[in-house]
Amino acid sequence: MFKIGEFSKICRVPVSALRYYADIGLLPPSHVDSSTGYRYYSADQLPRLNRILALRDLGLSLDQIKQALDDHLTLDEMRGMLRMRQAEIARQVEDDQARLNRVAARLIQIEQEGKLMPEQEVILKSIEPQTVLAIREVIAQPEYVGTLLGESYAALGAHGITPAGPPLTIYHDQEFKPNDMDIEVVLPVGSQVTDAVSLDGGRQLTAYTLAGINTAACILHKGDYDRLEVSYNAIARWIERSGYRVAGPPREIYLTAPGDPAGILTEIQYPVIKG
Amino acid sequence: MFKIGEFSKICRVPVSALRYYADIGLLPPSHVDSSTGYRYYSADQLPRLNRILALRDLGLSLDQIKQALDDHLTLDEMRGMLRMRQAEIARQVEDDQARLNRVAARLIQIEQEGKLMPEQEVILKSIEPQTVLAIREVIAQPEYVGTLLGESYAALGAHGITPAGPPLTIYHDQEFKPNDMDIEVVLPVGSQVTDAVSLDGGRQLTAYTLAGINTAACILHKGDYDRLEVSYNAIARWIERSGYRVAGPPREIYLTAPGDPAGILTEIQYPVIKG
DNA sequence: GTACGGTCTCAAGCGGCTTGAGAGTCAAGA
DNA sequence: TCTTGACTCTCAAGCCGCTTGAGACCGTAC
Repeated sequence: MFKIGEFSKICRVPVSALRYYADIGLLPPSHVDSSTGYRYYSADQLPRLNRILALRDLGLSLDQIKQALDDHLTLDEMRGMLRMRQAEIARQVEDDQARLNRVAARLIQIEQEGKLMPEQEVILKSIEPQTVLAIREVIAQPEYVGTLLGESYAALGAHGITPAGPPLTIYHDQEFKPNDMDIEVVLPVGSQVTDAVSLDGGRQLTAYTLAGINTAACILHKGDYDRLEVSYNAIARWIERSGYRVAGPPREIYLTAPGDPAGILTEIQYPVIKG
Repeated sequence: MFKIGEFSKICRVPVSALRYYADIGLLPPSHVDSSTGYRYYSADQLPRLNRILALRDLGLSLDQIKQALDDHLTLDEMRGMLRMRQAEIARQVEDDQARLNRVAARLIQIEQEGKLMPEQEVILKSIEPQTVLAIREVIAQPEYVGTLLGESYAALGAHGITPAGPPLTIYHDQEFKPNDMDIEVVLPVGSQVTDAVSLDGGRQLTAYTLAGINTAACILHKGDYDRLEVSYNAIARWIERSGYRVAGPPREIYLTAPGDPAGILTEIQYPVIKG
């Protein structure tokens, strides 16, 4: 039996962490002196601790680790868990590499400070009502919008319906939140379409008439989505200066087909009223 | 002027985050109604906010961002900051990739569960006192040990001193801590060496006689350092079973030259006494 | 006995928000 | 003018995986 300090040295884990693991029941000492409260650890606990450290190193939460160890999960479950983590880490590596690129881009941008992109013009339009197939969902990750759009298009094709215009999304949230965004994916179709179209998992595209917008402040965004803020800024500046104010959820219209080499065109539409 | 909810939608930042940024003075609203406490934001604040988001995305802390923006740092400083982050992120990508490999290794290990490495034997030895050149430091990162060892060897070479044995480290901490480890890097030399040897930065290798160890429990570790726990476990089990107890800081002796293809050999020595 | 160092418990702190309770404010419709 | 209902406010606590610190007790060597 080792006192906590010795055990700390042996297993290369800080005393504070060992106490914490004891507190949360992840690694209770093999013996606790009931009069002094001293924790005593046995070498037999090292295998468990090493498994804890290994799993922690892989990025699992202590809760997950506790469950994994206490439920004696099967090799298969363990494999599944690790493979999931593998995928997550791989994704993070990608993210980080993208971040690296953004840092590099930012560096270049700093070099040529001042040379801003020419700002697009904001124009006022009236948007007509239109017959659409649409699905509204609360999604966990913003990127899922793309998937949803793809699914919807596929379903349209499978039913032999041709879109009557470029797809759009409506952002229904009262405020922005990165998780659980309340969005609607909308595909304009001919007015003869009246039946819902099913997607996977019991979801479906409903057919209805999307209301028009009396006055919409619109801007055309040229280029990648990750520069979309620039156009949102421009439109916000315009709204503020013009004496209008926002009167409903904004829409994004995706004007170019995916993969179009000529560059991406997106229109942002904000319902506004004088006020 | 926009109310916080509108502004949130425009800039795609949660209301709660905007309030937080206001609280910490990172992005005070352009106007706060003194009777109601309502925050009002102007489109003119978007550039600042975007800069905040960009820097946050790069992984800077809000504190750093605040300083960066309020001190109007020069392009050069900005460049320096970004390049540092670039290096950090690159390092993290490497870490994550190493982690991926470890997950993979763990998966393989699970496949052949049960086939443990043969455990090395623990033996008792008496270690003689020896003349050494050594430096004791509190280091921030464990990896720095390697650097320190390299530096020390180079200094030895520059003074024409030949080592009298393999180098070792002594872990002086009473308990393990990942940062600020108190370690001593030790190079055995001939007894004629009595003068200190200077390193960079005013540090020096001091010459002295390293005390021997009456009884040391020793184990030979074959293989990578990241499997060192296995041997530490073995030695702990041995100590516990044998009725000895730890009587001083452990040493690691690096028996193979760096880059030796035959595999790494490391000896762990724990001073012990009956008790 | 008396240092001195190890251990204990309990509470707070870190970062970057999020969540919730409870109360006040605003704008549109009746 | 009043009532909704949506929006906003403040303040406190929670998240994770520990770390740090205060103040008190414990154990061993001289």
